[in-house]
Amino acid sequence: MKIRVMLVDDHLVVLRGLKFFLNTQRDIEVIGEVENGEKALNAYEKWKPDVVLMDLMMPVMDGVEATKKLREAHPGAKVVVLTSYSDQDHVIPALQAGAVGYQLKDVDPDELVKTIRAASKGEKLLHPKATNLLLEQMSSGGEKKEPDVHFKLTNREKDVLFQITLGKSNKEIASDLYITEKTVKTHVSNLLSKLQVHDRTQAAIYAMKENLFADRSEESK
Amino acid sequence: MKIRVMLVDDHLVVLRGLKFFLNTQRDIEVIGEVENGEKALNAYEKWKPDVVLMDLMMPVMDGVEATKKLREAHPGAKVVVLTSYSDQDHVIPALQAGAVGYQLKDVDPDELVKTIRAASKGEKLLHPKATNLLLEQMSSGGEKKEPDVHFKLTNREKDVLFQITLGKSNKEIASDLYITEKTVKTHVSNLLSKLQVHDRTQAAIYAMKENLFADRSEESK
DNA sequence: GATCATCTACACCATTGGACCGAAAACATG
DNA sequence: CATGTTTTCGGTCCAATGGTGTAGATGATC
Repeated sequence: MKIRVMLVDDHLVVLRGLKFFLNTQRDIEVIGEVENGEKALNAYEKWKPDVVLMDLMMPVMDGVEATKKLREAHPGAKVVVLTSYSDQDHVIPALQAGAVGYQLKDVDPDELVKTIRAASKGEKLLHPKATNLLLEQMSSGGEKKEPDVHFKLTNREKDVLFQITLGKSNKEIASDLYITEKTVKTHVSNLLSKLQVHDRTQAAIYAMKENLFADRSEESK
Repeated sequence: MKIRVMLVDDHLVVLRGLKFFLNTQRDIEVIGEVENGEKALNAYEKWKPDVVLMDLMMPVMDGVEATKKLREAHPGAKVVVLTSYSDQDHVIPALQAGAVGYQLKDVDPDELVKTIRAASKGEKLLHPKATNLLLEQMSSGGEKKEPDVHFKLTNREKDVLFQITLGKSNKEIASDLYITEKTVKTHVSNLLSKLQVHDRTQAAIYAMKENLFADRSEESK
């Protein structure tokens, strides 16, 4: 009985390539491919794969979100994350979301196959870099950098902060978001105190350095 | 006679997958794979492929650099860029470096195959997004972004701008530079009009995006 | 010496930004 | 339904910001 694998990646080229490669393995069978997290949820219902190979950066619904929802609906689902990022902002959330494997795209393909096999048996296999991160996290007592800070921002506050990083004035933001300037000022005041900075310029600098909004950079124009 | 293709990508998984996929095409043959730009140069000498499929983001030597050097040594080399980025900071440099094709990883695999076939005949095929960027570039008169602008800033104005990128207020800047706040305001006014922006936040954003002060970033503390 | 750019400084004034206060409405969650 | 959060809007008050104009001191350049 082969291991039935479902692929989730917005890079169709990668998707196609992975499919051909994995199908050359005698104990693995790719039974489905989708290009974003949202489709993955429905597809899982339909195909009930043994293992889901999931990219992280995707439009519509990213891999962390998809993994979380998938595991909520199907606690037994085995998700292996396959991505290019090995920083703590990706590794930790993914594993907390319930991923049972984490591999980087620059890993030896055979290693990826091993991870899939391990996952199908319920074992966990991580890329060395991911493991390192976990250990660092443990040793530092799990206090992260500055705990969350920006994750405490509400959605609207994030919207406003994003506008600030575009150099907009409160008035412009108000007109862009279809709210009054008063409201914008409220949001600005609140987000400034949450970020612990003193003015919008510092907020913009912070947002850019932490590159929040890496995702929104497209929709800006 | 098959089209002989060489792959350059630091993601071994993608590399392996692409190889299997492309080899299923009856007129394409993958004759070599390397994982960074530097190795690509030597590999090209050895294999003399018809087409090089090149990733952009790689360690050691990135795709733009590799393409440039490859085309210098072998003007007839046909490089197709395959990447995830479609912004002008990647597209333009890659094409200027001499790439004859530009595709995104989320493109339909068949489209990628077409691009390779076109490249082998000396034809150029770009992803729609890349084409759009080119056209925008043309219509804006080809004057690139805004030439220099910031180089017209006096030394003192640069000092002040740098302080702004640190999030300082006029008062703080004044005390740091041992001048009065009035003077700082003068400098700020002048540099804002030279940069053609309306407030200090936009100035800070501009400076960070253009990363002026890459040199000073150390002395900041 | 005359000229020009730069750096410094000030005055006046309108606009913007932000803190602090309250509060209604929508919404999720228990 | 009670509770808490989020989003919205209002007002007051004051500091910060920025435009415009003027002007003295310095130093480089012709």
